[in-house]
Amino acid sequence: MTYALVDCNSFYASCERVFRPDLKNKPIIVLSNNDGCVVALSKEAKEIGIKMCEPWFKVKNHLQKNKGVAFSSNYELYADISMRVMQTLEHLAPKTEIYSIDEAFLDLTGVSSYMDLEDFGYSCKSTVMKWTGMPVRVGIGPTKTLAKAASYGAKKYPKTNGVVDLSDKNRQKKLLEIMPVGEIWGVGYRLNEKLNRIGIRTALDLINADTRLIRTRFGILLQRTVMELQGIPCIGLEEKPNTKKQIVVSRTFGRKINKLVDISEAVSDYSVRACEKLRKENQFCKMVSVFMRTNPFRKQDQQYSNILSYKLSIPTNDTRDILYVTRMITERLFKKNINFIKAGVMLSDFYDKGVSQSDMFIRKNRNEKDITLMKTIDRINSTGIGKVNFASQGIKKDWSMKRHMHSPRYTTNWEDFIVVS
DNA sequence: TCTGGGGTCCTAGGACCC
DNA sequence: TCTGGGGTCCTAGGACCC
Repeated sequence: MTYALVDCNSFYASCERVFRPDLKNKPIIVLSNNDGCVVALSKEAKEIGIKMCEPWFKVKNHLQKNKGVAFSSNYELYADISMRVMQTLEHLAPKTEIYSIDEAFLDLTGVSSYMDLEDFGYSCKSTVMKWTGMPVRVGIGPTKTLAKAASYGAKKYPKTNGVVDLSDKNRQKKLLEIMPVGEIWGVGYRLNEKLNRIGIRTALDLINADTRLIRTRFGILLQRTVMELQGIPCIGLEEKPNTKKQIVVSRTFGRKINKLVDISEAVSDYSVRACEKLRKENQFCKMVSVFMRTNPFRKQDQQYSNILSYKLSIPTNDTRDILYVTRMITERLFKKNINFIKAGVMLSDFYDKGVSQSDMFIRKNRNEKDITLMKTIDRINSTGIGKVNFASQGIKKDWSMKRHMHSPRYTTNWEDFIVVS
């Protein structure tokens, strides 16, 4: 097998740069919802010492002093550019797996018989740049985990020019020898600490460790990772995205709130979004959960965090059914004199098709007309001609998040298109 | 004063059954 | 009253990913 991992460089920051050539070579950061903390940084921003996940208020001055620019996250723009990048990759390789918003695996098995793999990497890189304006790097290897490792090498060592091919055993060894074990795909913060404690510091140390010890002490997942690093493929390409098993919509509020009306509005708003996602998946759900919590950073506040679920007796994806349940749960979860900062709605236990049968909390049976109604609402809301809302979502929404530095939706909104004159 | 959001999988333990 | 093995299902918690 041969896999390639194509990874966009500082994806969100690069998206902001696609339509702003004036920002070339400037430090750019992108902030999380509510302009809370840094979720993406350009190379230049890293160079002036800004770190991932740092709160905005701590880096603001430093960034401005260095003539950097900050953006609120603009998910519409990122999703659209991601789609363009993925479509380009689908042109270049017969089989691709969209792994995340900024990464894709390509199946390159057989390619090496007529083309040098490194050359493939470079041509892939330049085509994506030409067609979409997005800088990418390419890692190639006999397993997905090794392709990931190759991509790490391409990022870490500029002289590779953004392309690393790890088909060769000796090259694998050379990289894994100097690659910290925590950088391996599948080894996170906790595992890294545990492995370090027993003397495993590099990827090569991990490969050479006792297999039985890995299996018994760390489980089957790490064992699989070890085999992948040894060049034995254990994880295949998944071309079709598998159907979701749960849908979560949650947000931190723009300010702390303590009134039931406000939190109920927010939860209703999230419920509506969750149902849209559910219908897009063509699924029906039985399990509905709501959670809410206080701000753990406010030590002076009384803390509270709770989740409550309700199981419907029949699957539904009708927004009105879900709203009925989430509103009921919200009332039960809510507590007076508590400052809430975040709430969320979770849908799970999915079924392909709903059946028409009554539930204790749903007074009306759903039929074809109801399905058409939901479809119509979804269509109206997706065309941009206007929005149909449910009353419980509220109108003012002054609890909603802050996004003060939002860039235009260059590619998805008529009013934000760039005009060339 | 300010600290993200959305997912998946595995494992251990409890309840329950024969 | 105490004792045994084997199995399933569910849930909570922990780990990982981006």
